Amino acid sequence: MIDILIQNLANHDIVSEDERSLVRSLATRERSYEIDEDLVSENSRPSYSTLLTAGFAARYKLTPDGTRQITALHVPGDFVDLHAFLLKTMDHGIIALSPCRVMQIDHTELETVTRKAPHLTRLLWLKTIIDGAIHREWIVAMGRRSKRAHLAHLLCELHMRLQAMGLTQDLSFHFPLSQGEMADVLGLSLVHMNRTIQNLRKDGLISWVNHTVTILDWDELRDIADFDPTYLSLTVEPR
Amino acid sequence: MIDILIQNLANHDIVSEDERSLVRSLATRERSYEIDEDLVSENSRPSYSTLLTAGFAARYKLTPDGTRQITALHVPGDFVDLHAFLLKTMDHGIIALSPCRVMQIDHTELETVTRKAPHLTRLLWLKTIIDGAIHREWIVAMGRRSKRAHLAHLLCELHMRLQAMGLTQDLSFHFPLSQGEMADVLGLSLVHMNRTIQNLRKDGLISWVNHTVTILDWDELRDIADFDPTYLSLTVEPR
DNA sequence: CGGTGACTTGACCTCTGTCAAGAGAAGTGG
DNA sequence: CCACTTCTCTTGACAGAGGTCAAGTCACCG
Repeated sequence: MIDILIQNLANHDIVSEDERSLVRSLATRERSYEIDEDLVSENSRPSYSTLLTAGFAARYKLTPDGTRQITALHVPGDFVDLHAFLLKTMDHGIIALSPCRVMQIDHTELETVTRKAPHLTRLLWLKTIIDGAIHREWIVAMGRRSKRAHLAHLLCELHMRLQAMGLTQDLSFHFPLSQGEMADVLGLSLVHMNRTIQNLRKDGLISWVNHTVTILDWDELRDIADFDPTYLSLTVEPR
Repeated sequence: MIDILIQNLANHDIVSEDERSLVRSLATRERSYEIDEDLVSENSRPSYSTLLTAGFAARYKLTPDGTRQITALHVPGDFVDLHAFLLKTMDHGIIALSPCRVMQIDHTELETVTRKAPHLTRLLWLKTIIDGAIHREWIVAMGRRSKRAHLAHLLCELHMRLQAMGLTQDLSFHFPLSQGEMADVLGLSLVHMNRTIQNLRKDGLISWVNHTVTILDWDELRDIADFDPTYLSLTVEPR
């Protein structure tokens, strides 16, 4: 099951046999979470990090007036709070957007990796850096793109990330978020979220029914989104 | 001069004498940049990372319609493109917002650090993770805060980051950005940026003249911003 | 079969962008 | 030292994007 982490890392660089053995030798605990349950709570100081093996999760913050902003979406294979290994205190919560399976890995185990396996350490470091790159892309989308383009961009990104983990069927993928949850991702109201989705639908660019998204015209959607996948670093090269 | 990096890391954990020596032994090149010059260009593959020792710099992306979004602001002591060490290809540019002094450190030197000094490596890793935490806070501000609160939040953040590097005088700090550049940070138009600044001014919360920002009422500004500095990880603890 | 949650749609209003123009400060060259 | 340019800040008028409120539809479920 932890092979999903190896699969994920192998999208960015060659992972040696020794490194694979080391990953497989890490002590882990398996757990399941119900929908809407917190995998990690804000202000907590977890002693382990959580690898998502099945389901969708989100990092989020609540504002004093009760609104929510989702700052990151996570798909299977993602280390949802690897950053807590060094941050120590969680500055946000992580919630299950669908039923989730996870593996928890103690920080002491990760500390051992940093002492014994510099290259593997760099690959884990890289994953947190890619999280940052995705954050930057979201900032650009929120600040300078139309809502239509922002949504298009997000769907392109999700398709590529899920494809890298073998979770797409051609241009379709399972996507459990409600429109209200999507509104918390894009930072807009539920009503306008609905209208933005319909805007892409009416042009025949996407279909979105039954928690399944299908991109009907990839080239056009990519152009609307101004989507360039460089920031996902989905190339195998020495790191 | 590289002691500015040690000073920065020491804000988060104890840096041992051995680690200080190792940092001081790194081979570096010094350089200066004029205002508006790129420290690093988008799509380049730098073989070194850049430590900012004096001046202000910004990470930015351009959109096809010619607008710009600034995704991060950097102050002296920041490693502006440490992430390029593992990302390899820059997914954005970095520009000097004032005359800048930098030190360039080859990636091969950083690679040596990851092999020889696991704890120092974790501290560098932490700096990239804090960058990510700041990104998330900006996403929340863009998505769910009023522009007034967003600006208040940014000023609180800048004051704390500059204070940690000893670059504030009480509640004042030098800040070279024009209102047009600030608009590219907050993701709004120049005209509305101006009105938002005046909004905070008229309530006697800030003064902003001559490239100097003064926070006139910290408590009130913090409340408006809903500012909680946890995400900056400015606590000294084992990492 | 009523209840619940998610999705839709319309009406209206506010926030923010765009366009246009003027004021003030700073630097340049004759 | 003065005219001139340039850059930044400021203000007003108007338009458009997006929020809020309200109500209705539809599927699913106990």
